[in-house]
Formats: sequence, C-alpha cells, structure tokens
Amino acid sequence: MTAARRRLEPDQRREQILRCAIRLFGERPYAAVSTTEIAAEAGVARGLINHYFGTKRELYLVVVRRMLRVPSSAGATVPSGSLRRRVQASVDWFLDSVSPHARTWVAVIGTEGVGSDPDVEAILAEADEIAVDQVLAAVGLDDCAPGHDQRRAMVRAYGAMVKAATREWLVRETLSRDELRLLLTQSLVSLVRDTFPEISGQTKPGSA
Amino acid sequence: MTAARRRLEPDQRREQILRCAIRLFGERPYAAVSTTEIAAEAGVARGLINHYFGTKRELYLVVVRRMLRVPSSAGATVPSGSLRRRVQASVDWFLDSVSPHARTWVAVIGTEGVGSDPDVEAILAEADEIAVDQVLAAVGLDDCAPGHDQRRAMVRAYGAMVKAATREWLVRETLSRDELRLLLTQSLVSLVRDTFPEISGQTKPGSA
DNA sequence: CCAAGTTGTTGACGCCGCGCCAATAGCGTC
DNA sequence: GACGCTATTGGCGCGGCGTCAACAACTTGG
Repeated sequence: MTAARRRLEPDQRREQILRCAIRLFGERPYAAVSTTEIAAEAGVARGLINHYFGTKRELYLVVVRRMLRVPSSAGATVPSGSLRRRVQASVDWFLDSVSPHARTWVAVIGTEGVGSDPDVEAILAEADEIAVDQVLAAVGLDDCAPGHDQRRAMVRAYGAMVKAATREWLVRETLSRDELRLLLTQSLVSLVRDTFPEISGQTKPGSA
Repeated sequence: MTAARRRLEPDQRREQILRCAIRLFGERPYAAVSTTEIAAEAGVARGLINHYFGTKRELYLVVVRRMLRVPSSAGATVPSGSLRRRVQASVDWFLDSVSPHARTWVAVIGTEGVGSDPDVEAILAEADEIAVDQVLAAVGLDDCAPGHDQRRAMVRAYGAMVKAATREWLVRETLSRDELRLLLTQSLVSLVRDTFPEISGQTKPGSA
C-alpha cells in the first residue's frame, strides 16, 4: 500500500522531509529518533532521506542550522539615548523576536548533558557570534581594540544567561516577561558600565 | 585471546567500566559511542555492561550523574562581611573547586543542540538547584518569602552565565582567571543589589 | 499520441549496535 | 580436591543505518 507514489520538486521534497525531522528531533534526543520514523512520517522511503541529506547525522545538522535561523538583522537599527535606554531597546527587540518561535527556540537552546558534538557546537557558536555582534553594536562598543576579546567573551557568557533566563520565562514560567526584561537589562548595563571598564587595558582603580 | 578472564568484586568492575564510559562519553556524543567500544576499552564482554547497567542509556545517565558530583558541600561555610566580600569568597570557592576537574566539568556542561533528553535534564536541574541553594546561602537570602521563586529563577540564569564564562576561561582561554572572577562577582553583586529589590513584592518605583 | 530520456523514488541487501539469556569458568568453602 | 555461588562470557535475534541497482513519474522530441 504505497499510496500512489508522487514525484515532487527536489526542493519541495527536501523541505517536507526536513519539516518532519525538525518536529521529531524537537521532541526526542537524536538517538531516540530513527530515520525510518522520519521517513514514515514524511510518507517516503527511508532511502530518500539519504539521497537528500546523505546521513542521519547530516540531516540533524541541517535541522539545527535551520532552527537557529532567527529573523536576525531586520531591526538592526541601533537606537540612541542613554546606555540604559539602548540596552532596554535591544532586550525588548530580542524578547519580541523570540516570542513567536518560543517552543522551537527553546528546543534548540536546550542542553543535552555529556559529550558535546563538535559540529553542533560550531553551529551554535556561529549563531552566538552574530548575537554578540548585535549586542556590542547596540551598546556602542563595536570594536575598540583594548580588551576586545575579553569583552566578546563576556558578552557570550551574558548570552548564556539570556538563554537560561528566557527558558525560565517560556518553559518554567517562573519569571514574567517584565521580570525577565528587568534582569536582562540590569545585567547588561552592569556588565558594560561596571565590568568592561576594568578590563580595558589599564585597570581602572575601582572603589573597593 | 581473552587474556585470562579475571573475577572482580562487582563494585570494582562496575567502577572500571564506568571510568571507561566516562572518558568515551566525554570525548564524543552519545550516539557516536558504542557499548562494544566501551566494553573493549574496559577489557570485558559487551554483555557485562548490560549486566551492570541494564541499558546503554542507563549507563549514560549514571555517567552524567557521576560527572556532576562536585566536591559540593565541604566549604559550605558562609563567610561574613560586606555583600561584595561574601560574593567574592563564593566565586573564589567555586573557581577553586572547578580547577582540578576542569576537563570533565566542561564536558558535562557542554551543550548539545536540539532534542533535549528529559532524564538528562532532570539530573542537570537537580545539580543546578543545589548550586542555587549555595549561592543564596552565601548571599544571605535563604528563603524570605516575597519573590522567592523569581529569585531562584534568576540565580539559575546566573548559573548559566557562570558555566558559559567558565568555559571561556577553561576552553577558549579568552578570559583570565582574574577577569572571570571579576565578571562573576560584579554580576552577582549587581543581581542581588540592583535587581532583587525590584522584584520583592512591591515594585519599588524606579526612576524611569 | 507514443517512444525515449531524465530523474525522483523505491525496496532490499549487508553491516553493525543493542538487549537478552543460557552456558562457562573463576574463586571461596567444606 | 570436589562443590557451589556468581561473575563473566559468547552468540542469537531484532532493528537501525548507508548503499545501490531497479523502477516509474514526468518531460521532451518526433
């Protein structure tokens, strides 16, 4: 009962399989999803998956990449005003762009214990770098030389907090949107205002 | 050539297999490590793994649990002094306890893209809760009622930043230990001093 | 309107990893 | 030294994955 096989444009078929894969990989960990299952879900022969994506693993990587494609750019307009205002605007923009994709976004960010996959990490890392660029741009510290790498590192770390806190909001619902907004804003302002100055070349003697 | 099979105490054998599993799972993602490989590494028959751990998956969970067992408690003595002093002391304690297990610790914290595993998440979550307790204790806000859940949520988010920043230090080496120390201290101080007050019950009217 | 070509799609084969279980053989005991 | 307990083994069956040659849907030329 192979319900009348139909011929599709490669792109359409590819997309169709990819959609099923995205859903299944979003529900269960990699090892718990079989290509047989994905194929069945898409109503195609299992071999077709290999034809389009090569390997189960490669399909998985495509899924990860796809799920990280944020609307990104678009509102890359840096607002003006005080530091706090600019930060607040960026935070709001982030929250707005996450809201629609909530479930999907959370699945991608989800941590899965031991044994990290280099390829997956590379994809996540690339997305993080873009985010860092946006944050630094919004804050107005694009790339002044001293302490450049350290600042980026710290913003990456801040990004991890953003992800975790957003999960608290979307999944555990332990934070309201306003509370999350407050947390993200305060933290970034503090980072830029208090921490950055102390690592930019000369160690500014802070009042202990 | 089954190099003269030897009989061991169950605990010893279990531990031996576990050690090999820890190493391999630390190097590659779950699906890329076979029980055959673990068995070979440990110099035992593959079936023995099932005998001791039941399932590959269960073995994996034991590995995750084991790798999260921090020296924990021990120096749970809350220091006294100003907020900043107490925070600083906690940060130092954390950095000291991570240093020895660096590689292992990082492997556990590592993120692995899409499709989170509920069981793994539960284990990580439990460890996080313990960490939150320690932080709140150090800060001196054990469990005063108003805004209790929000505070815990925010500290969990802070914990994510701690992990990420520590990775920057240990893996990417983009931050020195001192810079990391500064970042973690400043952030937590800011969190407690600036953000916490605004979510404790009455919304303190902030200067817009 | 049919034949030939193009190419999306299938199904089966071989391999390997995993869970299970009966058989085997260390090691202590009488 | 024989016996028994149990740690340990090895192989069976199932199922997932990658490959490949055959098949058929759709297109094009006559």
